[in-house]
Amino acid sequence: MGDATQGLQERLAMIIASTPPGDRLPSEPELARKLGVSRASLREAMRFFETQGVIHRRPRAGTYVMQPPAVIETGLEVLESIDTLASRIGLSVSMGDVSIQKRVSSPEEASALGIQEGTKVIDIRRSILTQKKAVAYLIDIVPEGVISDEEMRGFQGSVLDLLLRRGSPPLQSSRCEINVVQANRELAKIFGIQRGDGLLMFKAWLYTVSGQVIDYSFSYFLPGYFRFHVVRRVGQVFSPTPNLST
Amino acid sequence: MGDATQGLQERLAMIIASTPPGDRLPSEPELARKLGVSRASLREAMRFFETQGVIHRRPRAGTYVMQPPAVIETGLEVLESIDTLASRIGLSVSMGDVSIQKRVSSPEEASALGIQEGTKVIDIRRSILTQKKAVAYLIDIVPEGVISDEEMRGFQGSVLDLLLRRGSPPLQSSRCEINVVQANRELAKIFGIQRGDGLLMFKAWLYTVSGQVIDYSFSYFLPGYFRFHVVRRVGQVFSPTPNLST
DNA sequence: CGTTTTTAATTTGTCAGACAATTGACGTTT
DNA sequence: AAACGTCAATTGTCTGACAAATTAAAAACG
Repeated sequence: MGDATQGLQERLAMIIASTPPGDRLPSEPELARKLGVSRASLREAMRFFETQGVIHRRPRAGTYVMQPPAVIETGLEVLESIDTLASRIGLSVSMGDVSIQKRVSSPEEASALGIQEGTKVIDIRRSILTQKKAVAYLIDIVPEGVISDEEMRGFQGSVLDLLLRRGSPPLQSSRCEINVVQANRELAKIFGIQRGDGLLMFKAWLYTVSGQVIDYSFSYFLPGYFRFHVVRRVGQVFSPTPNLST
Repeated sequence: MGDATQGLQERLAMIIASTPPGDRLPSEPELARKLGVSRASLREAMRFFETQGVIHRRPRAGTYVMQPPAVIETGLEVLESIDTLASRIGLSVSMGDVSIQKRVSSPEEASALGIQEGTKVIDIRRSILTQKKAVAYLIDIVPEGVISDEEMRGFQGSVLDLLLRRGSPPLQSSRCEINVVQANRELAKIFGIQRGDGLLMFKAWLYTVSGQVIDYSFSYFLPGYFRFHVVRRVGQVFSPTPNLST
């Protein structure tokens, strides 16, 4: 994307975020004037958010901010922290040792986060315990600067919850890849299992509304303790229902 | 989206699909001329595909078609058969041995399908091969009568595709549970792996629009060959400005 | 002839201005 | 009060243009 595009998307994201869901955005000429760009460039940026389902454009009527889903579904469709999930499915959990360190990013991490290789990142690792037994192990990689030193010191729960509570930058969605990995020595020790035993792994990219990855995470789950499910619709995805609040 | 936009995106998608990955697309003026639209409209459509990660635009160098991942990748939001998925991404898979038998249902199956215990069910098992190596093993349990003997004889692909093609009863959605299991002797033999090795497992209930479970299935996947992902939406209203009206 | 430098064409990013078609609010009429 | 016509507003689309950097061709040089 272009140089100015990044900034434009970010500023447009803020305007969208500060518009109550269901409300109409200012007209395109007005927005373009306010953002200091041409209407063509603005429309391209808006197409980005339209593709993501954040806004809905109705010809000759205006552009509306989409209403986020009203009901909280159980399952993977809605992003929630493991802590929230665990307590909801009746697991009384506690947090094991937390490891927080600032270090330079690996090439893979830099690529995932869309940052320069070698830029510093914050590496947060923690385990989730139930009855003194680890059932989940979570690794969060966030670019330096996203979380301040003060926030890091007072860190108690999940990175996601911290970002949600803080409210900025506004979060959009998480792309979560599902996989199975064999426990290496480190993971086997953490979970108290044999090396090579299967673990459920989620690799996730957390996106802000401006399309930037703000958190790159690995979550390992001991089989049997969590039950993730997803509702898969039959048919095509295209043409999402407007779902506008009047 | 506009009237012509849908058609434009479709035609542009065909051009992108027919361009070898890694190759450069024709320049924007040329594409616009070929598609009979203005450059501005073309660029909006291209932004759509850029958002989806299908193409990559490099300023002053050209627009390139992204290399699709080598592994089978699909979002879980939409239900489709492994066969359809494979053909859609151009992967050559074949079907291994198919086992179809009619037998009485187990208590668990009867409960899942909402039928009387002991009612007969059809048990369909098959493996998916790529280069003579099993990468998936699928078990479908459907109530007797859902699939006729004739349909069973001519069975070639997936149960889901059969039901979709038939059109009746109309299908609604599938609830899919994600888990990790250790390969037992049977699965280890099928996949050519060690007993105890981890396998990704989907346990799914396929619902008709009338809410009845028409298919209860177990799908086992060899790690590394499939990449399932799901987009998780942030479940929190992101409106920093409280909506004081209403 | 091979290598390096210069030049020109190419390509995306962006802008300004314009027109069409339809909507939705407003005023008017019945 | 309800139905109707009017008109400003809004998105969709088009044309034409320029800037900046890349890329390939051409030219210069040894």
